[in-house]
Amino acid sequence: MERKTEQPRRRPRADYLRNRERLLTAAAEVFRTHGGQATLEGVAKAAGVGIGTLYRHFPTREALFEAVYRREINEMVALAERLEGEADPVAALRQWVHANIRLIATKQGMLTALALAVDKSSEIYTYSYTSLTGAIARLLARAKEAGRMREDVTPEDLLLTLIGMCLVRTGPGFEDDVTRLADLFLDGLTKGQGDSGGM
Amino acid sequence: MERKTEQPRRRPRADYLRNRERLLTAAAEVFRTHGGQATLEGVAKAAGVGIGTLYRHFPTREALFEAVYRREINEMVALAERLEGEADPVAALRQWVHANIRLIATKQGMLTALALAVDKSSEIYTYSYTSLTGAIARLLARAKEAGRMREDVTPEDLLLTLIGMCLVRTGPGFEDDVTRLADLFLDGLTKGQGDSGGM
Amino acid sequence: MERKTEQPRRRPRADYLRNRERLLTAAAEVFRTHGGQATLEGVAKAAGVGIGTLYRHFPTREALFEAVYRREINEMVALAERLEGEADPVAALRQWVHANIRLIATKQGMLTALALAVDKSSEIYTYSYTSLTGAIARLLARAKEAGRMREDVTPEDLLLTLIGMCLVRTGPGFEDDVTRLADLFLDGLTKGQGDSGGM
Amino acid sequence: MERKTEQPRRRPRADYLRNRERLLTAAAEVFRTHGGQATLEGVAKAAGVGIGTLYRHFPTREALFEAVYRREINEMVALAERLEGEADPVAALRQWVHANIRLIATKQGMLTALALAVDKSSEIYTYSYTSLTGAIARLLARAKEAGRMREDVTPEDLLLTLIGMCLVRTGPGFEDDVTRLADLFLDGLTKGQGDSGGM
DNA sequence: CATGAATGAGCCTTCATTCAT
DNA sequence: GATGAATGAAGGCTCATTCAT
Repeated sequence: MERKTEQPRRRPRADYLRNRERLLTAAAEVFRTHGGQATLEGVAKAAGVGIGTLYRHFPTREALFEAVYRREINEMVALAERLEGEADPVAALRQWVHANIRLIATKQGMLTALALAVDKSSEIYTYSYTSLTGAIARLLARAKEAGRMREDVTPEDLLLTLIGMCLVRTGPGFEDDVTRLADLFLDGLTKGQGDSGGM
Repeated sequence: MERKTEQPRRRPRADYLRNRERLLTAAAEVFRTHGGQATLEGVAKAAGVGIGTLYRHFPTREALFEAVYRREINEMVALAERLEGEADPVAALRQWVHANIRLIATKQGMLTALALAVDKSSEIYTYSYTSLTGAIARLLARAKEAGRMREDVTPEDLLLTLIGMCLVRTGPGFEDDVTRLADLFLDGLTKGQGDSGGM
Repeated sequence: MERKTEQPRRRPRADYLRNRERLLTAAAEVFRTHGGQATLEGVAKAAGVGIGTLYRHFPTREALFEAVYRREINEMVALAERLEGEADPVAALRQWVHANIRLIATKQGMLTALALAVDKSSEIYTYSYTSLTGAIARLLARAKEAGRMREDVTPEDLLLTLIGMCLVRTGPGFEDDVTRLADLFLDGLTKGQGDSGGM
Repeated sequence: MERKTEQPRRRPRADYLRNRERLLTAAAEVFRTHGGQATLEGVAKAAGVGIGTLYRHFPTREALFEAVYRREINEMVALAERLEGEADPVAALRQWVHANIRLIATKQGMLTALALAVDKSSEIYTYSYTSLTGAIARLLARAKEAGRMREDVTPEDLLLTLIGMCLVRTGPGFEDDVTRLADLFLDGLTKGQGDSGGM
């Protein structure tokens, strides 16, 4: 008498969806301000729902974390994809970095909290790492083909450095500070044309 | 209610000092392995003393944290001072970075835990930031004077990038990974002589 | 606000009845395996209906409990009625005891769970106690009339002893163990003819 | 640096012992009145200590349960041992049964709660079962040797029947009711002399 | 009527901190 | 001064019950 698994299950109730949305938004905000050890009670309250509702949607703290995280990551990946068409490969790379910093800046702290709280061996970590690395890899390959980038730089190098730079910066001025830092780093890796680098 | 006057307070009992020492060592180890949310009971047990004793030495969790942190920072500063005599200023800088990575590697996780747990506006944060920045500033100044370093690089840039790079890396291979990353960064900032950089 | 008059309320929808049936069956099974603290959500799921439906049928946890209990009791009473025609009164008694043990054995745990969960002063307790006592009383009376049974034995004695023996036994071998125990008890109360008793 | 395990550890603090005592007493009382699902919070309050203290003494619900249970069992075993000297073996047996009922009566409900709450496969169950069975076995053996007891009766039969009879009875009149029931049972098993049995 | 999401009271458990020994 | 027991606030989680769809 079980419903066939493949059967497109009835669309979820409107309030279910609305609450899920609220919870994710609230969680992002709360994690951003209180860090990864924020209380779930607090998240529920911020979302304006009961604690039981939170648990129904995300049966473990990890589950909520993961859902929030996944959202953020997807934005960053989408960003990279949008830039693959860019003519100048180095410029594309730099743009992606800048755009990313801007993105991260808008949700100051959120990413930091997540990056630190997430278990390095969890599925979500692997997912995000792979997604982002893949996104950068394509931009990077084009820059190397054009002979404009040190050959020994890997996508991981870029990703980790960028994230690292974001992690140590906080507060107002974040975007400018990190952008300058990142440019400093990129300058050292690239050469030619429109690069802002130089001494 | 002030204690008499300026009278140098009686030298503490030997076991008092020994306990303090044990506590700091144990705390560093426990925080390293269990992260910043390790329990104080656990620290006390690791140190082989009662929880009451821990509290006598460090009346609050924060106080213990700060004491441990301060120790680590001091090591890093001492490292920089030792390198001020080095002939080649760029080499000195690179050496400091390498040595620091090595130092951090030996206490893997410790720094991360601390960086996370410490309140950005706390006294200890200011202290450590100032100490380290000062230490680097002197090394950096010499490199600039020798014309071997981009003029627009600040000590903060160096410090924060280094720390950021350490934060995103964990586990085995830490030291090599971060060293490569840091070298990549330094290459981009410097020019001339013994630099490992190039394309 | 009373519903019209004495008008026989419309016969319930077929699915309503089917759901009620399913719920009772599922509940008996779930209580049997999980004990009296099983969750209602679990019962609903086992019955293949929503929790809301369960509540429509049994507006409180107690109500469900009672309905399940009542069913079990009725089976035991029916058993006794079927044996009233039996020629040998002592044999009839013994048969009822054996049959009861068999019945209880088939739903191992169920009775225990119920016995535990039911409030001794509740209506259902009175009901079941009265029903069963009455059932035994008739069998017992005939045995006494035939001079085959100690005069000072009451129906309650029999009932409670039987239940007690069932409560302390669990797991495989239940039926044989309890049957032997019960026979031991009956032997002591009866005399004459086909009695299995003796020394 | 670990303290040698065999070393007679310093006598526990007075308040530690006092609290442990209070907790056990309170727990027995609370379990008796509220059954095995009573809240630990309630037990702590009844004992007049904080919930944390309860947890320090009994880190799990099971642990508390076990400690309470073990106490009760030990009393029953001690009872049996005291009766081994009795001249008439059947009388000794009957006395033990009576005494036990009296004992159980004084803590009405306690045993029931325990018997039902305890996991049949737990260590404490085995312990109590073995202890009690052993105690009865010795009394029973003497009665059989004297030819005053059915040979096919085991200590388990006696124990389980007794417990079963206690489980189904509650409230005032408990002691008299159960005693009558138990005598009825014993009468059937024994013969000769001072036995109260007969028809 | 059926459904299943929402709610929140209430229990469990941990741990920083205090305090008696 | 050292010790470790006591405390209780606070967060985690479950589940009976209500209510929107």
